[in-house]
Amino acid sequence: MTRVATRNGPQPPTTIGSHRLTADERRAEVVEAAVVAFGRGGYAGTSTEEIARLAGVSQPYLFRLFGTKQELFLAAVGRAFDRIEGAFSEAAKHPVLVEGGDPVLAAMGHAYGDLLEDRWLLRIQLHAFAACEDPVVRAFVRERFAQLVAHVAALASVSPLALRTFFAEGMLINVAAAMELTEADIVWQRICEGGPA
Amino acid sequence: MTRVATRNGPQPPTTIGSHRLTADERRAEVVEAAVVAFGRGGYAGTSTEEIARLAGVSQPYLFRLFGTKQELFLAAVGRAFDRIEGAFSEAAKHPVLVEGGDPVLAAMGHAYGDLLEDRWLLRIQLHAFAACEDPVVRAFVRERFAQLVAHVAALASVSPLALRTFFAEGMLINVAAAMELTEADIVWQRICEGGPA
DNA sequence: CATGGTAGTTAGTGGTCACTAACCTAGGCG
DNA sequence: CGCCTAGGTTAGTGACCACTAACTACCATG
Repeated sequence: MTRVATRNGPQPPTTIGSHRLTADERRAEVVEAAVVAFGRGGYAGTSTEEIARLAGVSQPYLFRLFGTKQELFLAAVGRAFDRIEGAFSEAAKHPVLVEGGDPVLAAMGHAYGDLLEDRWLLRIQLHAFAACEDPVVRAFVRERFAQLVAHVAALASVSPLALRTFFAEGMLINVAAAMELTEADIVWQRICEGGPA
Repeated sequence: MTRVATRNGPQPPTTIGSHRLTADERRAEVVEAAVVAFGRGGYAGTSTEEIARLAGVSQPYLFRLFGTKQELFLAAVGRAFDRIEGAFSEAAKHPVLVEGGDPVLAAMGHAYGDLLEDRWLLRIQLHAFAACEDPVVRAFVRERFAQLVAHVAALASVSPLALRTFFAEGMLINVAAAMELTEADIVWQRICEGGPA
């Protein structure tokens, strides 16, 4: 296909409805879209094209903003961890009394359940763990996970065992959400007892 | 590239070292390879070419044996669940006494830890959960997971809460293994207490 | 020895994907 | 105004990938 004079044809006016943003603002928007897209399909199962469409940006621009797909993935995963930490911080301000348990931890447990509202936030976490075969991803995820644990440990002063149980419950919630099990299913009523919640 | 007479060139003798197997035997071998490959890269992150190479078979033959990549994935995931159930059944025959816990459940907990020896067996589980966005995969995984829960519940007669805690621990072990955290890390000594690794 | 079914192969194909090259354009400022 | 920086675009590329078509090789049986 031989071109005549100009290499690229005439171009329509850029950005019809949305104005120009600073690179940082745009990056933030793209990361938000990436959380959703990666949360759905995981790292390998999501195309940069898909993310770009969701963010309302051209696909090559992603590479200008993030360099590689992997960088974008890490940014999205990091964003998810940020939001979880934020939710925990908020929850720690409003402890809930519960028999035989730490009030702050209980509040954070509730907060984690609320995060399920955003289907993709917790799911990208699962995909982050799954993508840990890659050493770069693994290093990043380990770092952020340790940070999250430290954050919870700092807010709620509980025993290591309680801390571990807390995170174990969290992981169960993650996979249950991925399987789209209801809370009723998780208590195993349906499966092993058939009784009410 | 124009060919002269025959469409395909002369072919070397098939199967130099390994003899012909029945389709079922070959399927079993391929599934074993698929567990490893999918355990590493997940569904989208693993090519059928990779699995075929690992299994020592040509790539198109996979499609003769399994029809689609998805069928092969489900077979691999199913195989992993089978092995876990098998390990639990075996463990239930040798309960271990433990203070404040069910002996059978404790034995199964140990058995699960032993399954970590095979790096990919537990990891493909994580990838199976992650791939649950696909309805077909989700239905399959839900089915097999429910079956596993029922299996454990049948072997160890414990409360629903204990059952739930058991599986929560299992999920934590899964993601910890993915992150390549050591058992010492999991107990959070290093992270929240400053103890040695 | 023919013949037919089953195990297995090579060659190819249409489509997708991460990433690059090259270009355009709005706005701040001297 | 002229120009430069920074935000954004279209067009393209080489590699890969799931899956198909068509063929070959072995073996049991009559």
